[in-house]
Parts: sequence; structure tokens; C-alpha cells
Amino acid sequence: MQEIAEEAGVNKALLHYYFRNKSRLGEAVFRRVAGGMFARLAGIMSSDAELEAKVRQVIEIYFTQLSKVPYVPGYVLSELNQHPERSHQLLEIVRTLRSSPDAPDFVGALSKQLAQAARAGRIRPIAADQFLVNLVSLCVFPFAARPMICAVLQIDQRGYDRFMKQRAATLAQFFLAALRP
Amino acid sequence: MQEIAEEAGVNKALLHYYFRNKSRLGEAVFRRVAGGMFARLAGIMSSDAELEAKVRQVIEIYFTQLSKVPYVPGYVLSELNQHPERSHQLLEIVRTLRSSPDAPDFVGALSKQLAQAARAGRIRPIAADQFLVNLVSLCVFPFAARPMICAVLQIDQRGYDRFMKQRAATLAQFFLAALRP
DNA sequence: GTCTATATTAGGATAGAC
DNA sequence: GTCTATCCTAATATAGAC
Repeated sequence: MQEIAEEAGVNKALLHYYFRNKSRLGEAVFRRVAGGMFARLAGIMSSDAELEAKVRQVIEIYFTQLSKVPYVPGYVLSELNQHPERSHQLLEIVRTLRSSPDAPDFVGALSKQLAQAARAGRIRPIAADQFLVNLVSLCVFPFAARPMICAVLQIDQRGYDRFMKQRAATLAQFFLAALRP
Repeated sequence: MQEIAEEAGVNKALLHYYFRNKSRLGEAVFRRVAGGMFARLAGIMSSDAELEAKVRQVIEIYFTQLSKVPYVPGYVLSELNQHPERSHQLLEIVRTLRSSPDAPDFVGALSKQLAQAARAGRIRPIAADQFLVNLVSLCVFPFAARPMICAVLQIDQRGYDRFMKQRAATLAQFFLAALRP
């Protein structure tokens, strides 16, 4: 609380005035940060665009957005693993997202679209949940695992930046190739 | 320290006797846990097996090993994001791995193998680092992100178990499909 | 090596003035 | 709403007996 107060340029007591205690402050931060991570994903997935366009859009969005706030994935994962109550809070966030007009049951919508494309022979059959987790894994993990990647590949920050730049340019092709019949 | 001592069935002071302070204890735990995550990966990658066999082995190993200790990916990522000094420690771990007889520069070995297979027209060209990160992302992220996946897909622990079981059965096909020329 | 007892500090939280 | 001053607890760490 002391550090946060200093960073914010206010007094420690003021934080307690606004947020009651440390736990509630943590919750407020999590809600704001985690909410942003899923809103656009749900929006894109429940649009009526083609599958290929959706894939490209999701990758594009994640790379441009997360490059501005690269610590977000690591933070959200850490919070969820260390504070079990965050799961409930994320569930509420997702529920309000799903009940919003622009993303009503985006998993169901995606599922229908995948089944239809598979029947038409345009893609290999794949379950919607696997599709989603594959896509998000490939986009989000490299941000959350930056220190791990740098250590294993023996590169520094500049090498990592090059790696991510190449990744942004090639990931869509890789993912779409996996979907080919 | 109190909780750890109780869990271990010893006294708090004994932990300080063995590990000097909390920081060193944390480091010792990290070294042991993180080491296990990469040793087998490096071993498989630097073997002389076919690419397809390597992919299947890595996926198989990660799913069977991590299912026994599903908290490991979340723990390692959290440590790396919250304690910058862990990066150095992981670097040392990787260096000793690389200088060991069974995994000498496994990234380089993989790179040659990928280039060769691409020239022969057996796979699409892909950089070794992207190949590695893609593979590890798809395997490791779903363990680290379990709470996130459960919230977004609106499933409970049983639903997650089903999801992971299906994943273990289908991920190799997905990844290998992406490599097809 | 293992314990009890204790020193020391840091951090969350509140009271009360302004 | 914002601050100063203070309380209180928890947690790291050490001293010293056995």
C-alpha cells in the first residue's frame, strides 16, 4: 500500500478511504485489467466475418494491444493462480460480456461456424473450445513467458523484440495452415 | 515460513538453519521445479528422431508429466514475472542443460532439421524458435490458464478435465497439420 | 540438527485533525 | 477528501538451550 500510494502521489490512508482495504484494491485493479483482455476477443468471435478474417483479426488485436501492455498476461495469470477468488470475478466479467448485445454466446456462434465450414470441406473438423484455446495460447503465452523464452533461446530484449515481430508476421499463416482440410 | 514449516512438520527456525533466509529457500524451490520443465524438452529436441516423432513425444511428455503437477507452469511463470532475479537462475539452468552431453545446443539442431525438411518439401518453412514457442505454448498455456479457461468456456473442473483429455488426443494432429507443405 | 523464546521490522488498518 | 500520527498484527530472522 505504501509503494502504491507513493506511485500514485497520494497518502497511504487515502487508498484505504477509497478502496476500504488491500484486498478490494487488488480486486478493482484485476477487474479493470482482465476485462480488457476478453471484450474484443468475444466481439470478434461473435461477428459474422469469415473464419480466416476472424483469425487474422484476433492475432492482429492481441499483438497490437498487448505490445502496449506486455505485462498484462503475466499479471492476469499470476492473479488467477494465486488468488482463487479471482476466478469468480472473472466469471462475472465474462457473464456480463456474454449478456451484452455484441457478444451473446460467442463460443456457440463459433462452434456453428466451424461445423458448417467443416461440412463444406473448407477446414478440418475442430472443436470450438480447442480452436479458441489454440489461438489464444499462441497469442498470449509468448507475452506471459517472455523471461522464459529469453532464457531458453538465450536472447536479450532486442532478440525478443525481433522474435515477436517475426511472430506477428507469420502466426496467422501457421494457424490457418493447421485448419486446411 | 510458518506455513512451510508446518507443512514440512518441522520448526520455523530449522528452515532458516538450512536455507539461511526466505529468499534462498524460494530460489532453491524454483531451481528444482523449473529444471524439470526443460530437461526433457531439450533431450527430445536434440535426439535424432524424425520431426513428427519429436512433436508427438513433446506433447505426450508435457501432458503426462504436467497432469501430475498441473500447478508447475503457473508457478514458474508467476515466479519469473514477479522476481526478476529468477531469469538469471533459469539462464544458469538452461546453460548447464545445454552443456550437458544429451542436449548440446538443441535449438541449433532443430533449426538444421527444419531447414532440411523444408528443402525436401516435407514441411512448410518455419523458424526453429517459432516452432518451439508454438509447440510449448499449445502444451503449457492450458495448464497455466486453467482458471481462465474455465471462466471463459463456463465449465467446471470436470469440464476442464474432459477438455484436456480431448486436447491430449488431438493436439499433435493440429500441430502437424500446420507443418504440411 | 532441532527446538523455544524473543528481537525487530514491515505492513495493513484506523482515529482524528484539517 | 486528504493528511499526520498511531495502533496492531504478522512475518522474518536470530539467540541460545538441548
